[in-house]
Amino acid sequence: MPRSQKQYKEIRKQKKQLILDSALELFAENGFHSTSMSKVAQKAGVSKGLAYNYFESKQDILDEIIKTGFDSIYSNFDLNHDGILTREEFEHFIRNSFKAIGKNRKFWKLYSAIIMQSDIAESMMEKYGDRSQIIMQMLNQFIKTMGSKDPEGDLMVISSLVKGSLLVVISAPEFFPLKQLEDKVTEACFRLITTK
Amino acid sequence: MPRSQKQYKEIRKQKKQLILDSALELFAENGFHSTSMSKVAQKAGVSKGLAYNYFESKQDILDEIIKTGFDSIYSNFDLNHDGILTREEFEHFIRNSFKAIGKNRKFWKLYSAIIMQSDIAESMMEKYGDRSQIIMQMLNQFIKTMGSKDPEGDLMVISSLVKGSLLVVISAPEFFPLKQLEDKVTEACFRLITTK
Amino acid sequence: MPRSQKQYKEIRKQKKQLILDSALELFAENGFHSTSMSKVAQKAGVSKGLAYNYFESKQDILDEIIKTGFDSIYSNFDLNHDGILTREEFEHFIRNSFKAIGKNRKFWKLYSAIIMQSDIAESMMEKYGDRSQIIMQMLNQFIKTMGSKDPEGDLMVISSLVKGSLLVVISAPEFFPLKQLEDKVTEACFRLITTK
Amino acid sequence: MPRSQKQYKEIRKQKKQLILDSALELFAENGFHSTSMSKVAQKAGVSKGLAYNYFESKQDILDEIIKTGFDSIYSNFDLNHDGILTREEFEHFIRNSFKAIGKNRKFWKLYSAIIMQSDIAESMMEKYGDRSQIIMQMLNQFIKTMGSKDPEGDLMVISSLVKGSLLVVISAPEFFPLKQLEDKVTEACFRLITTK
DNA sequence: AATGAATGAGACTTCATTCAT
DNA sequence: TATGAATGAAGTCTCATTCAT
Repeated sequence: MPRSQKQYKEIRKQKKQLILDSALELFAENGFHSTSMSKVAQKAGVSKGLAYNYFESKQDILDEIIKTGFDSIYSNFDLNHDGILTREEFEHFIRNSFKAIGKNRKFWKLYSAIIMQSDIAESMMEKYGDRSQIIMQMLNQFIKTMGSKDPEGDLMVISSLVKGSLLVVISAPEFFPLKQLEDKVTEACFRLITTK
Repeated sequence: MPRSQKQYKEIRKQKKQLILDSALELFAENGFHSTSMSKVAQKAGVSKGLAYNYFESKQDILDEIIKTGFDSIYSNFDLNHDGILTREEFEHFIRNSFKAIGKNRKFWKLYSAIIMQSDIAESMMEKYGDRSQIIMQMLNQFIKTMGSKDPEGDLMVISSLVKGSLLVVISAPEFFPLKQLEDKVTEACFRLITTK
Repeated sequence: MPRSQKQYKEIRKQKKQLILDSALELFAENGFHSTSMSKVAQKAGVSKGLAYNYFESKQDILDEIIKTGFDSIYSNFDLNHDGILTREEFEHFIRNSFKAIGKNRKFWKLYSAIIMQSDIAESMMEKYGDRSQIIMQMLNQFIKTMGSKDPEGDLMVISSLVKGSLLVVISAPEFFPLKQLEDKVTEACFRLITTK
Repeated sequence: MPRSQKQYKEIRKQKKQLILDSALELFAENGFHSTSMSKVAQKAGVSKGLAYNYFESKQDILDEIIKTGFDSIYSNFDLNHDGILTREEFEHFIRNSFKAIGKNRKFWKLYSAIIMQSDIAESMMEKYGDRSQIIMQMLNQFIKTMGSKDPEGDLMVISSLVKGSLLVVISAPEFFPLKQLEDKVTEACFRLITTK
């Protein structure tokens, strides 16, 4: 008597997640290229063969990790999905980005390593470039609303600040405490946008 | 007629630099792991064997590239080496960092990819961590001088902003024009430090 | 109400044939080595496990396919099984060989691919060699009866012609129409045997 | 002091041939798919890595073997390359085909196994199909010249006979002696073409 | 009888590194 | 100093086969 369809599905789901988690940990720790499938499988406690039963390739694992992360970044953006960013939504986005890192630093470490690697970055741009641009436009609109005299310039500064701060939080948490930086950056953003 | 000792040395130096340049280009273009020694040697127009005559290993080439870059970053810092940062030196440091990227974007692309990878970052911290900390202390001192009420916090914000802006300039120069961002960031730094 | 012994047997037989048919199709299409058991099972609409319930191994499936085909070749030979070949039986054999190909070209494609591979051919020789030799002797006898002055030589030519024609019909049916070649080859056989 | 350009070329040429020979032997003996690169390298007495220094892939080795063989087949065809086949050229072609087999039976065994395997055959058709068709046209023309009343039909029979006889010589040389069959087939061809 | 998750050996391939010349 | 043939370990991936359910 074979297992039921449902049982199989549940098994698959759990094992797949197990492999994803192991891969994330190792990729973040040692880098994508320096992590072999053997190690991933070993950490997950499964055979190499099984890993390939769940994923088409090593790259496929990475893609899935990245996709999940990417989706989660922007789920906190433009919360009511009306295409317009309010002051609250903007602040919420910044603060939530910091919180997201607090929750899953491993992932964000991997993520930032990945987007820096040119051999991998290109394919990501193709996939997620559009979404990214829409967000920049919304931010631009928002900054104008806030009364900026140089929206484009301010947008560049703000996004640099946010990216930079997330980066340092990720890579050197001992020197850049999460909560403190969150407050300072949020405040700085508003200070920079607002016309004197 | 054999060449003089000096000539030989000069030739060696040039060949070595040739290999370093080729490696940098390829590493930046395709990533460290995706670049084979064969390609490096080929691009440099030398044999694989000769490349190993100049460098102990592939990793050794990378180390040398990184070391050179690291040194150049801080050569623009605290120009008169008195351990105290003046307003002019601070601004000079920021502006020069942008200019450095303009001059050799290939290197900085590689550099930022490298420091994100934890396996490499650690060994770098060991080597360069001290210097890095001294600089942070100097910046801290400087910010205090400028009248900041929360020097530590402001330092975090400033360094986030600078790192972030350099990063976006490196990875997306088409969206973040170098000169414009340089001006905006310099100005923003002073605005953020200065008490309202 | 449980099914009867007989019904079970019937179901088993059908499932087995289903797997054989799927395997034949895939083996012929993509080659034995390039066809995985997964694909065979999938095409048959059964699980891999079940396929192994019916066959000991992948090789076992191939063996069974080949055996079936081999048996069918010679069922059209020496129809009344008296060990002597008449003119009619001879012609019938040739014509039927062509017709067999028309009926199941997939199989014959696979079959000819298989017998060309020496690793497989050997084990087949062991199994079927005897039968094959008997047939050659009967043909030899027949050719003598027809008045050939060089029975051995003529036998070689005839069997080369028949094998070759079947082969081209199998592998390039668009250039070698079945029916036309059947007529020409039958006629040629008799012309070659008959003394001028 | 490195070896001279010439010396390297010579080494490469010899080693490459060594690998080709080993591969041919094993492919012919055990089939392409059943022969691993490890075995090929081992038989050639080199490392696996070196084999890949000389050939891009296992398939590449096969391609090279096949190409060589294919070229040699038709070098005996239409000797003066005027596009027209004389009686002597025709006979020469048939006789030489037999002789070619005598000289390198291993290759021809592999060759006939290969062209039967559908997964490999297709790519060959693409490469060599054109040449093959030109030859058939020349043969057709030749048969007409010889006074055949059904050139197309006779062409089919002749080419079946030749292919078939080569095949049996290759696969069962103990039953089909080369020289004897060569004579018989040559004679039969002319007998079949010539109108009674 | 039936399922498909799981294994593990082994395939192809790459590449940093060595070394005879 | 300079070459590139040669190695071998390690990596990605496939698949026949087993087995708990």
